[in-house]
Amino acid sequence: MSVVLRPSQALRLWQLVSLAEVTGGAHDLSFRQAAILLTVYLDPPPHTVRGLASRLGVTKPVITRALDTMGAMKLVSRHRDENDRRNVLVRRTVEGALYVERFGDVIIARAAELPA
Amino acid sequence: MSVVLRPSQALRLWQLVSLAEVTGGAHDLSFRQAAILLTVYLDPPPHTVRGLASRLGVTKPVITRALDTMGAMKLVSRHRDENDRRNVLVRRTVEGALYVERFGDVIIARAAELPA
DNA sequence: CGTTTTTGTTTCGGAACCGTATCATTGAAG
DNA sequence: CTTCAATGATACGGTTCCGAAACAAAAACG
Repeated sequence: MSVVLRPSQALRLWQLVSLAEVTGGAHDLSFRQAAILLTVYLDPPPHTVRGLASRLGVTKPVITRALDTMGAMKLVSRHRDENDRRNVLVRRTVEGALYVERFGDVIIARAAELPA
Repeated sequence: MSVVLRPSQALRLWQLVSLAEVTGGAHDLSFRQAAILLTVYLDPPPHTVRGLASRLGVTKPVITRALDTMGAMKLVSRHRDENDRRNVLVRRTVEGALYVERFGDVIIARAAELPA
């Protein structure tokens, strides 16, 4: 039990971070896209389409399309698995790492400003 | 400075909450929609299209469309302002209040589980 | 009155995304 | 070699959303 939040703090934190992302002109990610992006960046590789679909409880086309979009945003990249060429491995990018890092900073900053 | 988070905790929290929303079959809101919804529920009324557009730094049609969608989801409702009939007042709904309350519980639960 | 300003909605072409179903490629099994 | 299974992408019809522009309704102003 390391991080303790009250209801008003939890919701206010989410509001302030969301507002910061919107007004900051960042990518307008959905919950699904955010879940995919952060899973790729926080969980140990390898990440496959099937694995991500299973982790999120959605169908494979959902992942394929999200990777299309976030690939165009340069947030992730796709590569064939040379050991089993049926697999596609989802990997991090420099731009994606910068985006995630900056996003973490936004969360921390807004959390620090929350009223007690 | 009431809530202190380290970078890995901040990002992990966002991942776990996003995953919980996706796997839980909840609405797949975008940052914009979340910012609108939480602003309506956390900031004092009245909320107008113009005010929300200004708060988020987006154009009015963006708000109109988001209200269309979230209205269909029963998360918010629209009413004419009888004092100034040019205004549309965005109000909370029972379903929306339940959704927001449950969402806050998800954040708190995931925050409590974060490794120190 | 008529004109101007304010507010919110609608329209336009184009892009993203949905769920379901199907397809292409690859690997495994007989 | 020939099925069969697994993986990911694609096709389909439909919805949502985009920014920019035009629009309708209501209020304010003269």
